Amino acid sequence: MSTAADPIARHSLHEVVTDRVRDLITEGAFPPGSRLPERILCEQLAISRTPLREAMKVLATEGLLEFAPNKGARVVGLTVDDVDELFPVMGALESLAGELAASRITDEEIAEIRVLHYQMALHHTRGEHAPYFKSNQDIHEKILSAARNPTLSTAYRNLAGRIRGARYAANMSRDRWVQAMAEHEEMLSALEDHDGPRLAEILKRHLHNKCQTVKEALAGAAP
Amino acid sequence: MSTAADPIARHSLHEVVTDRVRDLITEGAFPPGSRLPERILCEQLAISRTPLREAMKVLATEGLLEFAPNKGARVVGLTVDDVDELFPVMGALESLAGELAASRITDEEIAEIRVLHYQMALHHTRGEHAPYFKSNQDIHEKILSAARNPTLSTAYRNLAGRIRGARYAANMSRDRWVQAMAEHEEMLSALEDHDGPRLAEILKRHLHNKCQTVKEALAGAAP
DNA sequence: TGAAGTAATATTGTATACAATATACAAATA
DNA sequence: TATTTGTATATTGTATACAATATTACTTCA
Repeated sequence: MSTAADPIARHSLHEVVTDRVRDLITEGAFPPGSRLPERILCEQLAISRTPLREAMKVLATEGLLEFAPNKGARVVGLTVDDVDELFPVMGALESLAGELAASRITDEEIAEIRVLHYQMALHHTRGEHAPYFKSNQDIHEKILSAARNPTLSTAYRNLAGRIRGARYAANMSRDRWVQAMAEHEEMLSALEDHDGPRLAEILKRHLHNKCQTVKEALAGAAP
Repeated sequence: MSTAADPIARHSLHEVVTDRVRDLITEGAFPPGSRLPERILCEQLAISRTPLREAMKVLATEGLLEFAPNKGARVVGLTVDDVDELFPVMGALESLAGELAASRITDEEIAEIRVLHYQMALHHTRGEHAPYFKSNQDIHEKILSAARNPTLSTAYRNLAGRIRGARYAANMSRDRWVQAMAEHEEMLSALEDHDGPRLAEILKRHLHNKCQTVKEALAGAAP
């Protein structure tokens, strides 16, 4: 069988395919609105249609694809309305994550976040967008995992996945960027104080502001 | 093909199958921990394995099933820990729903909820469990739809689906039932006042209490 | 030239077929 | 009798085949 080809090997082919196709979409290989021809993907991934279709159904459930009867799957595009729907929900979830994380996080985890925070601050001062967003994402992931609630993590990631590139491609204004950094300073402080309610409030505000940024980016990109 | 057999006909066979299998599980035809043999289901639903498997993958994504390599799907059972994970997330979502609904709900919708509320109160005084839970569920659904956020609704329903029977099979204590009714009185009042924060707070509290009930029921059922 | 209709092709949705793994049963041994 | 091991059956995971719908290209006619 899968003779320890990969160390964990808990993934069936279908799951690998799901992740692979998801990546193709998030990386922009298939832009919003475009069709996903099964033949092409089968050849590209060197698999048959059956596991590919199972993967696509899963991605449709996650909201990344949409099936039209007899017309196959299309990548769903984000509208401003979609963003207005998504962010409040993400805000509620990340806010809960913050509340839980504040009481459950270890000193070690706080230290890790502190490292990421200073990395991010450095990228900020240097104006390096991509690395900044990477550190940013890592911090949010760490908070999520410190909440010790996999259900919450899954629900959040599903929604965050729909934002895709938009969230990070968004070219923040200088002011917005400074503001975001200030919010992150507050986060770190609230975490160090294990102040759940305060962290929850900050995160909700943080996401609300990020929502504005993404919407502006969307409006600018496709007016 | 589907020549207007059903008036809307927006569902592909696969989606119908998904709903059908989901119902089978929630109705208890396949209890938690039991396997879902493809042959049986194929015969029962009179379809081939391909659409069935697509449906099962979707249900696995929703968290109702779990696939083991080469061993097929099993219905996942709820543990007390799962409930402790699920309810805070549902609380955050329903609380957000309440906040949004309070500001967006129409007088007509409030009137509908009021009708359901009095129906529910009647069932309560008569001690009719099943109809009570039905009215209860309808009220929560109406609040959710008044929030005008399909993303939120979907996310919530996914989680609520995992609670399944447990939530309604739970035999509340007399005291708890009285308390739940009181909470619903508060909800209606907050809705009529369009008081979002208050409704949000009530719903969070309501779900927190319901969590306790479900956990006690789970502990009692399988100790 | 352009529009409309029709045939050819391609793509999708479902069913079946095949290979690999797991389960069940029976026989053999201690 | 209990345990183990070999084989037969059943079930799963993937690939292919077939039928139905959509898309494209071409022909025909105004």
